[in-house]
Amino acid sequence: MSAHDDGADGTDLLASVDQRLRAAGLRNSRSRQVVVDVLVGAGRPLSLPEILEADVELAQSSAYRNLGELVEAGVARRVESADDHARFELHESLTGHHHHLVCTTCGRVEDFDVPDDFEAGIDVMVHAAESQGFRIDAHRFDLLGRCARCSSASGD
Amino acid sequence: MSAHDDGADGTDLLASVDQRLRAAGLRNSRSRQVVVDVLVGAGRPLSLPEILEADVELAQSSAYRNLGELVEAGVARRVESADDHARFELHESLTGHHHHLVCTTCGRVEDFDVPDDFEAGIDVMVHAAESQGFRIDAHRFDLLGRCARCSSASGD
DNA sequence: CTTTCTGCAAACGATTTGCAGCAGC
DNA sequence: GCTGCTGCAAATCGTTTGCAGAAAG
Repeated sequence: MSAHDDGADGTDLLASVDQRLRAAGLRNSRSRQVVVDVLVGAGRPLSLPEILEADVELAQSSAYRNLGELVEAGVARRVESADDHARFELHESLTGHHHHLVCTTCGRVEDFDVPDDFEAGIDVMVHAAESQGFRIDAHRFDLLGRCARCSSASGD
Repeated sequence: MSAHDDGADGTDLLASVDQRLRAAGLRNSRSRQVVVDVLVGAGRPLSLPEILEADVELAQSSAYRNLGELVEAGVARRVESADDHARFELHESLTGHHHHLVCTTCGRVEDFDVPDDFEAGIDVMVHAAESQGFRIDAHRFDLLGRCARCSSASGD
């Protein structure tokens, strides 16, 4: 049931990441390290531009390429926001299952935890869904609105 | 509670659509009519290619342009799927609040209803979210998996 | 008639990819 | 030294937009 059975301080998290990269046959290159570090330190899904800001040396194509490989290796996950930029975060198996708050104005995404009984309710619905012919293996639940900055910026 | 207080046979639905188009200052052009008709008859969110299939006369740019206007006029809504094609469906105020089953293989999206108490649970979480600085005004909940066709096509 | 639409083709912008040289191990 | 990785620039591809003529009211 636990999402990550290592310690919770991040040290083991990095070890897990390293292990998965190794398992996927990926080297410890500088670019890859930067991308991973940024994702680990972010605490929320980041867009490509945000990731690039973290390191001037990082080329856009390398960032995209690395993100693809990280997703492939089960280290990262792509998150849909509300603007035309995808966001990326560490895989749930590393950070724990959670959901997102999505700003429909600027696209910012923040993590959000929901009560266990809510998750339980989802499990129940999966059965109903499968009677519709779908084979369900994941879900996404997002609350959409205005983030703090965007709420104060314009009206209201 | 009710999503549409007209009859449920679709006649009033079309009337509502017409009214909103009128209110938005949009004319009854052939292209627009086609797009609306297709969405009404679909019963699930459609991609641009799917909409185009419905009428050979319909130009891609006109379809996109009309969809944008329909969304603007509160007649349609854009739905995020799992592939790189956006989907479009009638606005919830016309069809009723619902959620989606999303095929991660082909991108197909189908409507899915959830129990009222599940929706109630969502309302509760909105408060928690607002304490995180977000001002919430909508949510999206999707079950992700393989649609009937894609499940049978490849393994299991 | 006047204003909104339409189709076409060009423009956009996020993401992907080919390639030649550099860097892990 | 291999092999994978990087930056660059060109290519993709869904979606948007400019424009001149056609259609709605």
